[in-house]
Amino acid sequence: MAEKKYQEQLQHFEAICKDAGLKLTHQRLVIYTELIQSHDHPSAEALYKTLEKSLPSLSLDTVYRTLATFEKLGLIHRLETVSSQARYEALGERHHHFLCDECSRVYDFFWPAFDTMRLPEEVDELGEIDRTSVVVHGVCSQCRAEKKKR
Amino acid sequence: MAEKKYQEQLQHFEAICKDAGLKLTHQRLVIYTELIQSHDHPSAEALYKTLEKSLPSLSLDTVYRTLATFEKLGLIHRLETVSSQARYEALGERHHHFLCDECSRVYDFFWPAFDTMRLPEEVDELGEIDRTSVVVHGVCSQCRAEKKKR
DNA sequence: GTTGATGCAAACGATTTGCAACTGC
DNA sequence: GCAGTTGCAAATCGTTTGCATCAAC
Repeated sequence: MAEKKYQEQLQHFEAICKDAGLKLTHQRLVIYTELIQSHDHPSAEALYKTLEKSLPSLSLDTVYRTLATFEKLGLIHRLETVSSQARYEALGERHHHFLCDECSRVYDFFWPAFDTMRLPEEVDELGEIDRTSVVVHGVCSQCRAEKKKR
Repeated sequence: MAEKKYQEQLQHFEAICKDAGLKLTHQRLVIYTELIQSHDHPSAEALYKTLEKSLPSLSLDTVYRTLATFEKLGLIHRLETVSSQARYEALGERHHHFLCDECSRVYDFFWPAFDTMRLPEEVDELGEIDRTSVVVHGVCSQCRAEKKKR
């Protein structure tokens, strides 16, 4: 059954590539396949190290470029990061973040109904919880307005 | 009233520094003050550029070092990032993340009750929403076990 | 055959580090 | 005065880019 899932995802992948006019290269296939099979949220480097074993000619740059391509296509997600710069905030009232994928701006919002919810029990087993927040990804109104102009 | 809030936060800051045996330097004070007054989640560089104007001798390294110190003290937060490396995952079932602050491992968990909730209306005004997830920060069981050993 | 994709090397930006001078306590 | 902190410069790490070669269509 897991087998079947892969097949579906791979077909979906091929369709997406074709639609986007992207060549179905061996590297892309290998990177995508590894990504749908691994559940440890690998970094570019981690992927490279794994794949290098079976495909020694692979280069790290290709991994980076391919991941960027996949992300643009919406095939994969980059975990909760905002750009490559770390951003900071002083502790204050409990709030959550809206991250604009276009301009990397961060907006705060409040959500008291969420704040009072209990996390599912399975989370307690993962470790000691320090803080919890909601992250919304999207395109902020400002960027949307600019896009429309064009 | 906002004035009063600052005073409190500053006193809290001084107390924390004293407790931790940290010197109350001008740089630290300036950086902390800026951070509690700015609401745009600045990066180290952004802070530096702002503060440099009034304190030209300030160096970017100090900003980095100070932010790291503050973070360790729990005075500030680094936004949802996991280490400085980007991490990826293929699209799959809707899930959320537990990030271990010690080892940077990422664990998935499910939370159907959250998935059906509606975001507060104010978020709609911020922009077009692409996806929403819950991020839990903490120390995973594995790291906790290792810590106890010592 | 054409066009886009790869590998390589070099560039780049963000962050960290070693070290000598300096400053709070 | 001493230990901790800073500024500077150099190093490091993750990621991006220019370019010639190569592979998919």
